[in-house]
Amino acid sequence: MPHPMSPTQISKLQHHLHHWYNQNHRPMPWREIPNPAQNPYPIWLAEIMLQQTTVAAVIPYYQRFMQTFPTVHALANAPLATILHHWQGLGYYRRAHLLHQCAQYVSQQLNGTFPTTHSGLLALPGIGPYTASVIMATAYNQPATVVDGNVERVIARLFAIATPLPKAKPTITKHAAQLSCHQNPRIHANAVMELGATLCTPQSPKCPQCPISTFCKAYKAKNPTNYPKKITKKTLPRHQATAFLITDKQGNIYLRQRPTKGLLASLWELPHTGLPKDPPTPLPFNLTSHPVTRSSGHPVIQHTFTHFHLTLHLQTAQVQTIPKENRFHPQKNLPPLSTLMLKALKQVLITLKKP
DNA sequence: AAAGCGGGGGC
DNA sequence: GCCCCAGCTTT
Repeated sequence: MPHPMSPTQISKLQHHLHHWYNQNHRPMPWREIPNPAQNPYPIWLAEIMLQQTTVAAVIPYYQRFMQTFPTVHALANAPLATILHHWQGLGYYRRAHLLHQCAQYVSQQLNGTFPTTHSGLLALPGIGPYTASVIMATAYNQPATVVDGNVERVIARLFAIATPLPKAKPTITKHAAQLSCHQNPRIHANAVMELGATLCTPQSPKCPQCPISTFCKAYKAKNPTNYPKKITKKTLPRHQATAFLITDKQGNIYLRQRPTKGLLASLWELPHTGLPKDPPTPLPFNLTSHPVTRSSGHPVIQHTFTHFHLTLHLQTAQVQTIPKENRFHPQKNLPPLSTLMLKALKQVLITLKKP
């Protein structure tokens, strides 16, 4: 495939882009750590958190993790439950499990030293092609082609790529590789992503401020938001379930732990009638759910997961004794919970207070 | 190759 | 409401 840009043009594009990045990039805590090549731990941690997650959502979690687990050894030696607790609300909880596994491997098998090659990084739990490349470029300042959602969009617009994703991924990767910069891999990788995140955005790209708009085919055609093209997705199915707030007279509540695989792996939850694909789990205390009725007065939580919408109806019940392993107090010792269950708990505790 | 996996923010 | 996000693992 002949590349539409000459080496001279590529060099100019890189210069404009890198200059823009140096003047305009947002400060990010993991970029300010000195000697990332000697200690890639902060960048690795941040990159795992940044998988399918925006910078703004990650920053507070990153700060708390670095405070609590300053080294890979501290993370490796922490109980999984502690890590899940700190991860609570960030989503994609499998990442927290893989983070722990990776930290234990690096701490125990590699004496705390992360691999310095792409293939070495790729072999670690939770690190795929993208994360291995971004660590090579931004921690070690080594040439690597980084293609995330931002880069896909920038490249698709720059070359007006008509093929829809994900089929266009190999072509996009090829173009991204030919634009990449062996003189300054760290700045280049960060700059393309920063451009996609701040100017070359999905909805309203700020082309007048863009340092490389003069090279951009989509800008020339005045239709940047036509790219990247994508296959249209199906509408999400809707499901309903009923959850129970079971209390005793001391104000304890009944929680149970989910399986270690699948949706919301190993997080705790109020007992409920079952989410899609959940293995059937009996309700404790021979509880039965009322027939689901509209506007019957009980609290209702709306929540959306990746693959379905959920309407969660809430009921309450009081029992004499909650088994020790299921007994928790909302103000004292809650285990790691999903955002859905935090919402439900919050809502139903408010309702109980009002007589 | 496709499916499974959260949550939040922009519009 | 719909779309997107510094993707990886499993099947």
